[in-house]
Amino acid sequence: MSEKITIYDIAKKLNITAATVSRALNNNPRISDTTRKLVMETAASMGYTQNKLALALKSGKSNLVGVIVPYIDTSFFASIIRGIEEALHPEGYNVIICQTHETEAKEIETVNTLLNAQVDGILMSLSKTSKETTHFEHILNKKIPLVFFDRRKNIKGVSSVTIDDFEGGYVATKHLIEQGCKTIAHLSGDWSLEIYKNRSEGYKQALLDHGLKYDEKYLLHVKSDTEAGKSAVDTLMKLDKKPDAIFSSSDFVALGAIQRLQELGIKLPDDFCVVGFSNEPFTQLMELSISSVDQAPHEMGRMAAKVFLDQVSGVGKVKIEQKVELTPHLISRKSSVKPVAKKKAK
Amino acid sequence: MSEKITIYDIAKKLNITAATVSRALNNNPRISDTTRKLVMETAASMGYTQNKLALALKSGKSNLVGVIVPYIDTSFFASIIRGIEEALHPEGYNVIICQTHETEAKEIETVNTLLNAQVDGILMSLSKTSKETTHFEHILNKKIPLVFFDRRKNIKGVSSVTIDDFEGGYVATKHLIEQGCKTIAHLSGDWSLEIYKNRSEGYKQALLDHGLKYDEKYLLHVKSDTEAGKSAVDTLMKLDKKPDAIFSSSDFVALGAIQRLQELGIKLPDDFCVVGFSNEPFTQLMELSISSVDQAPHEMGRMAAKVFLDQVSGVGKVKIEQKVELTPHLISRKSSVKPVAKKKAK
DNA sequence: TTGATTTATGCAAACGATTACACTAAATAA
DNA sequence: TTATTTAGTGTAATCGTTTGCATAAATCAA
Repeated sequence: MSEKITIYDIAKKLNITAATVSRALNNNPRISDTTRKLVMETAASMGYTQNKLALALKSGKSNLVGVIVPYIDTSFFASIIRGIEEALHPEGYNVIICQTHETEAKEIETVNTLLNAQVDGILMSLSKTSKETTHFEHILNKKIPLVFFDRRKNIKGVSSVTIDDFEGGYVATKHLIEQGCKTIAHLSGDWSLEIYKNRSEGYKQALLDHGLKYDEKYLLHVKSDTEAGKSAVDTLMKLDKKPDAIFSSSDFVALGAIQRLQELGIKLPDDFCVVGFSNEPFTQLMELSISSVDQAPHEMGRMAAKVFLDQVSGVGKVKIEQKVELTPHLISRKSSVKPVAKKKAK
Repeated sequence: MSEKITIYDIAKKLNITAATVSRALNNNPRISDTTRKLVMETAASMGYTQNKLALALKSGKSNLVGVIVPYIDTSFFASIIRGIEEALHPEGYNVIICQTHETEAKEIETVNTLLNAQVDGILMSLSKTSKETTHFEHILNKKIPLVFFDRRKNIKGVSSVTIDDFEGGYVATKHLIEQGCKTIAHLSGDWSLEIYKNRSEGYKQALLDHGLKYDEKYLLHVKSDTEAGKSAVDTLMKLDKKPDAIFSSSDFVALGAIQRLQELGIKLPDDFCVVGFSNEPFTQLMELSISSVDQAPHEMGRMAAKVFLDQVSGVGKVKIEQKVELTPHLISRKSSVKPVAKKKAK
């Protein structure tokens, strides 16, 4: 019945031109009230919908924004995407989602696909293996705003929204110190990603600021899963002086560590404290709820969207290079709050 | 430097027409090898990228697919979206994500936005409050494939991919019976969503098939969060004959129930068994891991994408109305496997 | 040499909307 | 009455590609 009604169909029915229809629909003042009303009504009755593609082609603005993440179904990135979508939708943008599967090849391919699709901007989080930068130059050459979130690369003219990972590592470690822990181990990730390196530096600084020694024996680089957490505990427990706390850059690693510690009969939080990172949904659901550093992903997504919007609405097209850094918050839970220290907590 | 190179720019540089350039790039046989090579090379060197928008306008095919979910950041829907993206991306489609926030108003608005964007198809899961159907007719009027996943409405000509919720409820309940449970309560959701109703019917049938009584006293309709699970347990424990098992249509409710049961000093799984639904990530991470019915969301997403692809590539445009029903699988874990019955499990 | 066929390319319309410019008729000013 | 403004609408170009048709040059057959 309706199937693809255009302004020409409306024009033909009313014996006027498409131009008039267009102007009537767009509230152009040079149209008589009677014609406007007539057009509006027949448009509605015929089931007309504007073809945004034609508009996009004409105006050079597609109202599409590309979002690139490693995987969409990890809680952290899913929350970010939700934040982005919720900030962009009211402004009339649609969000195209792409996954890199943590590979550079897919990242490059995906960027090109989005450029072909004429997106008005690209918001992305780097994949772990990303080394190349020419695909970013492609984006910049086309004068399309590029915004990094969480995992960024330092490129001139590119904005980014991250959390202060140094601060996150610092407060987590400081919290453990305040609980009375003396030998705090740290489970980090691959330092080729800035985020892990920064968290580690926050850890180190917190130790030094509070008169504790920084010893690389207690720093392990591990993968981000529970198995890695378990074997990390095994490694740590072979040391001459065993640690009495762990700050992990990943909640999954923290969970694995806790499970192994409990298997070994170690009492948490009395004899050992653990703090994770990311505030994954499961951390608060465990019987022994896990302390973690919240990254406010929803807020990060909204912020990334806002930075993009600032960029495109920039009066006089001043390309502002914004580097936004959100403040992470420690959520202390059972895994790290000792009974005796409870009054000091929070 | 490069900024929006079109085939005209290439044509001008080579003193040929845009038509020739277009044909050369598309491997049209009526172009000499020398010209083709020349065009290819200059296109590459000038950094040309095809404008899919222009192509979409001309061809009437945008290669965009809209995906509508209540929230993108729930594990279930995020996994489905991942599946959809992974199946559609290789076929040259981009995926636009929209959220309804479980409201009908946003659902309608979103459908219209996607129709404006000229998507080639819409894959969606209904929002809980959805009653209207005119927006679905809009979609069908434009001859655009519509595929429901998980939460569907029975509309003629519309395909759907769901799991067999009846079967899911049946196997979960049957499993509890096999564990020796005699009085099995059931925590369901709002029956205006087919999925909850079907799970409940599977529950009922399993009871009857195994000679147990179906008693509505043991059926509670609750919201999908841990609090609801806790108060449901409180309600159940006031009954004359207390239940010795719960089949919950939601993992969160199951978790809340377990927490309250443990607070009451009831031993799981020895004295009480619980099975949830959805196989949320946290269920396997708990100390007392929770049995749950897996819905294979990733597979569901891939399947929904496949049904869409079948629809558009349908030879002779036979509009096949596919109703795909995936089989759910019970994952039995600690919360429902009694020591004595362990040999029977699996 | 001439006509028929093939090969490579150009021309122009089309997709649907917007918009600068032109035009007509009516209203107003002189 | 005549000139000038104004309101309302039409004409046509534009965005970047694709593609049916026309055309020119080159090849081939006789």
